[in-house]
Amino acid sequence: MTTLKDVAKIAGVTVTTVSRVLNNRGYISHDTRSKVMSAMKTLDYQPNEVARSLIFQRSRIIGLIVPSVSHPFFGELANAIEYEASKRGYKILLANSRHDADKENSYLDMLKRNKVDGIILASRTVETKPFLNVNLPLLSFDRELSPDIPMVSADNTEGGRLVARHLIARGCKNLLYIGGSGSVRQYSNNRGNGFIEACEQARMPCTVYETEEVSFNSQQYEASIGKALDAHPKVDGIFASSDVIAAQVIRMLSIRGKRVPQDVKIVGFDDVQIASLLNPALTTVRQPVEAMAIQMLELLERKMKGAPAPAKTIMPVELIIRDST
Amino acid sequence: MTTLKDVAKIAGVTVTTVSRVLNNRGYISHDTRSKVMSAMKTLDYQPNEVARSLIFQRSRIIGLIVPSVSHPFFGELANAIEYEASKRGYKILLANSRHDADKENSYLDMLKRNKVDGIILASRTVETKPFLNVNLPLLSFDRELSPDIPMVSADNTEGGRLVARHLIARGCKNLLYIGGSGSVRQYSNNRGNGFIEACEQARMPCTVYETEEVSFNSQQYEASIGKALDAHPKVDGIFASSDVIAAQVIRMLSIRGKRVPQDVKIVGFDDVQIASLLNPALTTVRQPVEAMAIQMLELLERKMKGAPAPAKTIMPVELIIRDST
DNA sequence: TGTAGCATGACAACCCTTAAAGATGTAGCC
DNA sequence: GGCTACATCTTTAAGGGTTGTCATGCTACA
Repeated sequence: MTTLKDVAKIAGVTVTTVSRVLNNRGYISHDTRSKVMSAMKTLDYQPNEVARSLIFQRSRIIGLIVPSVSHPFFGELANAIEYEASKRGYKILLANSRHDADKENSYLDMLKRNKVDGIILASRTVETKPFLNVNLPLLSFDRELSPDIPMVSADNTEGGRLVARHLIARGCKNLLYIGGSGSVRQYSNNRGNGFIEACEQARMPCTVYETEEVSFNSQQYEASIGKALDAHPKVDGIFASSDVIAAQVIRMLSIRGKRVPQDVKIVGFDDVQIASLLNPALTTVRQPVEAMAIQMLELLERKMKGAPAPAKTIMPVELIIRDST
Repeated sequence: MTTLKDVAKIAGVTVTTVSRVLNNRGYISHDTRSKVMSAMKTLDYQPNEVARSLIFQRSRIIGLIVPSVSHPFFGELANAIEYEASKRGYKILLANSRHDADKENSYLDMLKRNKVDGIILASRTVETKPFLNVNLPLLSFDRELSPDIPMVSADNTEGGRLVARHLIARGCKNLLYIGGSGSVRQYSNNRGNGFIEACEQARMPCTVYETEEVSFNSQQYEASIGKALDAHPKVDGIFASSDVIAAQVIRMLSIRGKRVPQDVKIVGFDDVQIASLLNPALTTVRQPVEAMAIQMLELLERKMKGAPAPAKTIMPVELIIRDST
């Protein structure tokens, strides 16, 4: 490994001088600068970021905890966050919590030990307690953890309302909401709340079916959806709380001989890539992934500077109408 | 931030002793050990991994370069790699190259500067040259870069053969292969080669349609697929080189009034989550993502130890038959 | 009494880089 | 000639932790 010392030896100066050339500090003669530059080039010198992290007490690394990047939504979110982070000069240390509170906690410790500059928590299992002694800039996605941890989320409530109004406008009379994980307290539950609220406002009957969506792609889950459909055969409009669930609903409907959108209309949530690939293409609520990523990094950076950040940032959603309604 | 010094002060010993307790070195009395332990607990001390990385010249961080974790296959692959890495005590620094050679090169530099212990390159743009002076343990997925860079890949050739035989066995007479990115030299091109080879062996006519799949989810790409379908209206069996492409093909067929699998049978590749969610559920070739992740980490770890590793590891694939054929 | 083994401390060097303070040299000015 | 001012580079300490050497004190055993 080439170090400053090697460069200094080749250039015939001390390491300090080389460091000053690198960081443009103090007086450096034109002659010395070019000598150092050429020495760095011949040795293909790369500064050791580990040593710099130790000195500056900051690593320019952000820890990202998600349930799993294999889930389409979190894959897209992680991608957007990494993209925005790299624009701002940060790197991403990735942690997939896999819905496991223990794993999540040990990841938090790991990130602490590795002196990340901040953490984005887009996971859903940890209780609030452990955060009380994580004295690191922290930002959460979709969950209110504590007043001093800024939360960024899409406007799930409004999304739910948009869906209800849209299905009603399309002539649906028997609505069903299929939710993903009712027990966990998180902001995305509001998509169901908004839906129900708008239904009530329109005096439209609406059934709620909440499931325990522990693993995202299980046979069990499809069976559970099937049960919900069989229990409510007259349903003609369905709001699934994610596009993945919507895909499963479409399949289950198809197996039961129901046509989408003629017999049953269906709306998803997230607008991940598969939404437009489904057959029929899925009407869904788009979460502004890129904008949320920008906002998250902006707020986390503020926190890292010690500046105040709003406790709650709700980003606008958009109804994307395709062929399933 | 609490350091060893603070712990030593509380425990009434020197930093040397604390370090010894931490690393189980030399003689430590039961008494001292428990004193140090409790001091660490009260201060919630976490060793500074940055400082340790500097000393040991290893960070236990692995750099992972993928085109994008938002692509279903690479999301699942990244998830499996991170899972296997964390089991072995490694962390993952994530880089999405976005099919951009410049970005990929700058990520490589970044990973070098940050002293990662090794790099897994699952991206597809860089030429071989830059690797010649990356003297870091390197492992590539799906691409042969140089003899001393181990490659891990699924058996794409065999996958292609399996698909051809399956479609023929299902009675297809007019086969079409829709490929993703013919121009880039990578191992996954073999899925097309295997397909064509098996078709020729069975004396079955087979059309090849290679496209430039630059961005994965574009309207353009769908239009391009549509053109291919219109140019070959008699096609009754299609092999799409990925599940995402297959999803688009299914949609394009549906728009043209063709039924799957009655009129046209279709097979994908990868077996990502969406394959089973599509309507109809997609017959596809499963890449053994978990097994490949394990293999990649195993080989990378060997490389990191300086041990030899096979240049080429081809993992078995499996045809998953669902409703699209 | 000598020596071996155990338990700890003190000190320094090291990993690589940075930065404040110090040393040296040169030019300009009164 | 003596002084300031500035340019240029070096010395030294620091960041947090590990490790080797040496010194010290204690107990146990032959």
